[in-house]
Amino acid sequence: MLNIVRSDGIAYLRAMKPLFHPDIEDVAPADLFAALADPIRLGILVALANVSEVDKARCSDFTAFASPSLLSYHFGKLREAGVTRMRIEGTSRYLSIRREELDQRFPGLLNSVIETARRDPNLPRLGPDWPATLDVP
Amino acid sequence: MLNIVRSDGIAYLRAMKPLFHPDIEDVAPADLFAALADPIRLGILVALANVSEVDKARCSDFTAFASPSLLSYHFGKLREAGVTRMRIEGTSRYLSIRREELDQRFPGLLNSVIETARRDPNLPRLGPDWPATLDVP
DNA sequence: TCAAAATTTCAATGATCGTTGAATTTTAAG
DNA sequence: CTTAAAATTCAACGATCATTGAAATTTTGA
Repeated sequence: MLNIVRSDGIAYLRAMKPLFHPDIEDVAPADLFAALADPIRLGILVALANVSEVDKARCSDFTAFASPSLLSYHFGKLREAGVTRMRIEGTSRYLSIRREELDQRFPGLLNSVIETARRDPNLPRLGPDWPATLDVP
Repeated sequence: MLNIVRSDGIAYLRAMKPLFHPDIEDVAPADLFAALADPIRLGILVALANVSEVDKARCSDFTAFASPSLLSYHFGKLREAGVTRMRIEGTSRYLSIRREELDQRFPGLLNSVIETARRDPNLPRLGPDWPATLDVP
């Protein structure tokens, strides 16, 4: 619990709630497809599919796709539908696809979805220089 | 063109417009997933997947899923998204999945979608006696 | 302690969605 | 011609969606 004093003088307690990730067994197919029914979210999915889980896909890597607040909205949709996992590290958040879990629950589906999205020329994309190979001397 | 006289006395001309089916190349992945993002539509898809195209899946076979007008709405969604084809025969309409076209455009996707939906225990279903073997003496 | 960076939250808006029930259309059959 | 059967269309409704922009939150670092 944190003791918060807002700029307007109001003080209150707030719990640091961890990010919600649904149990993969609770993910219904219709809800999964709803999460995939948006070009921005498909663009994010394709980008994430192109990096390994140890590579770091940071939220701010997608600033070219939409405004920060809209991105946050779409990240939430993907996460709450069980598609992605998000972990916090300092002020940044990193994304990855919940591959093993999704493959176990919906065999073959994720791969064909990604292949389908990858071929869509109208989705937003990150440059071929992404992810950047950073300061690893 | 038909000369129509409505019950309220208004007369007008109307063209019999054929059912709209999008060119499969115009179907965007995000729109396809939107069409799949509903339990009733997934239930319809699974049922259609269980019958060959020569078998006749009639619209009214799905009355257990929803009211006629709601069914009509969902049939329209599937058709306009390029998932199903509808043909008129007398007062009835028959449905089938656009299998070859979808498989050619989105290889592997349809099968994994159907497999995924088939395993969902919460989708509406038709009895195991469907399609009925009818008056074929 | 202060300020900047990364991200979320909130309120508002217009669009679309799923649903209902009544009215309409279309075809076939008596 | 009248009626019945099959299905669609239409208007209405509350719910959710995608989007915007301003405000708030959380962490790091000066």
